[in-house]
Amino acid sequence: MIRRVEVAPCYVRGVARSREDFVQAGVLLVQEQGFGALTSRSLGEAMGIHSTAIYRHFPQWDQLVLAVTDAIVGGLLAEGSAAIISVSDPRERILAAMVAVRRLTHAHPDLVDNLLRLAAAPITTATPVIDALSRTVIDSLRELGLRGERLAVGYQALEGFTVGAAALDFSGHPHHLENRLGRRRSAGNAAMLEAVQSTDDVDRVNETAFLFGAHALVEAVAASAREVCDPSD
Amino acid sequence: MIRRVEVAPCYVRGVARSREDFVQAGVLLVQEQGFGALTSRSLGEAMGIHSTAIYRHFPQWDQLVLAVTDAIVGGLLAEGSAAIISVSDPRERILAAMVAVRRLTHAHPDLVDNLLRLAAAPITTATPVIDALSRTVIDSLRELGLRGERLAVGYQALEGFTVGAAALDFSGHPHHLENRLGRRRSAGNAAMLEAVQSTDDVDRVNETAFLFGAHALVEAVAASAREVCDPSD
DNA sequence: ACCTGAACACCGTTCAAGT
DNA sequence: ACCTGAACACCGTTCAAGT
Repeated sequence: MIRRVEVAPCYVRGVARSREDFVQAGVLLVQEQGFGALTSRSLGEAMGIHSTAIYRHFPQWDQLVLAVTDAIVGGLLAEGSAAIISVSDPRERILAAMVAVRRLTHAHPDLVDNLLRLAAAPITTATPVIDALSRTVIDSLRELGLRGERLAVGYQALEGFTVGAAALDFSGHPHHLENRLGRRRSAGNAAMLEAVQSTDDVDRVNETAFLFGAHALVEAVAASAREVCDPSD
Repeated sequence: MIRRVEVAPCYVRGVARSREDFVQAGVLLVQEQGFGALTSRSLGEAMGIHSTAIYRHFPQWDQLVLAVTDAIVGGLLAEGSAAIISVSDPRERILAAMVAVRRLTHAHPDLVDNLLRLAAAPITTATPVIDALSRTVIDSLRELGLRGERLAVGYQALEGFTVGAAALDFSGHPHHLENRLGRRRSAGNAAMLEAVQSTDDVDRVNETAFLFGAHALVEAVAASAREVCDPSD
């Protein structure tokens, strides 16, 4: 019996695209026209191929969007990440990481929806940059003496505030500031309106509130490492 | 010259629908089949009318979705809101409001996206229940002695954490817990895995972290009312 | 293996036409 | 004034067919 050698058929017309090619083209498209323009048809056109060819590399469109999101996050954090790691004081290092995330949403407000999704995406979706950042924070918390349950709780509280508040601040872009100002006015809180009278005020208060909350939470988390367990528990 | 009296033409076939009718039908649809089923076609079918009739009452579909969201939020907060207001201690009252929001996202995880949108929606979209809740928190902060800038900053920090963390915790439902567990594992943080080994652990840590963060922020905000301005500023 | 092209089942939205 | 029904311009997705 003669063994037939199976030769894999080869596509000859042009070089085959990799996952990376699609992600790279997606990043370019988003940077030029925003996330709203990232559709299967427009990406195909931008790459000079048919839109349905994408499904050979990404079985679901959502996975491509998340990969593009992570790539953009990576690009924007790349410059700052070395600076974050080099901070010697663990508390300041954590704060630097938190501020970096907010700077991210400030630069790319339409990234907000995907950022929330990314935090709970299946592991099939690679997010190496975000994973590295969270590991930096976790290591810093260990440096502060946090272990086990308190480490997990402390990290979760910080992530919830950082990603959540950053997302909320820029949700509704580009009308988020004026709409929020309108809400503050219609709610009729005279006490609030003293400090918030323009969209610039809204923007400033948002940023101050983020820094205030970040400091408060880092201090509280650090303090939890020094707490002794209540024997009555 | 004879003045012709203009009589408004009257639609005779059946009673005209109001905005409320559409919202009410939308709430029912969401409660039975989830937010994913809330489309113009399905709502029209559920009401026994053509889908395009909706645009006579809501010029944009998004407005109907936000109105439905507020109605659902209202229904779920209705029971608890009286209890929140009746809390005598202002800090406990604020905490009760924060916990109420989290209970909301816990009961309706697919409401998360719209909740973020609602916070920055134009005032044309009515959100009376949410406005009332935020007013309760603001009044409580005033009771704690906060005024002007500090009031605005304190409120914003609390809202950012509450809505943001609640949204992040349930983003990706219904696979959010398993996916998050997978991420914790793949990130390879051995220190974290001591405390987080099952989806039940993830759920428990999320809730503990929310309560921890809420307490820490309320304390910090309350403390900011007693701080004296640094003369070196 | 990789890509094309037609086709499918949706979606929000518009608009002339009915009552 | 309110609703219908056809139509439009999209969207993600499938699948047989090409090379």
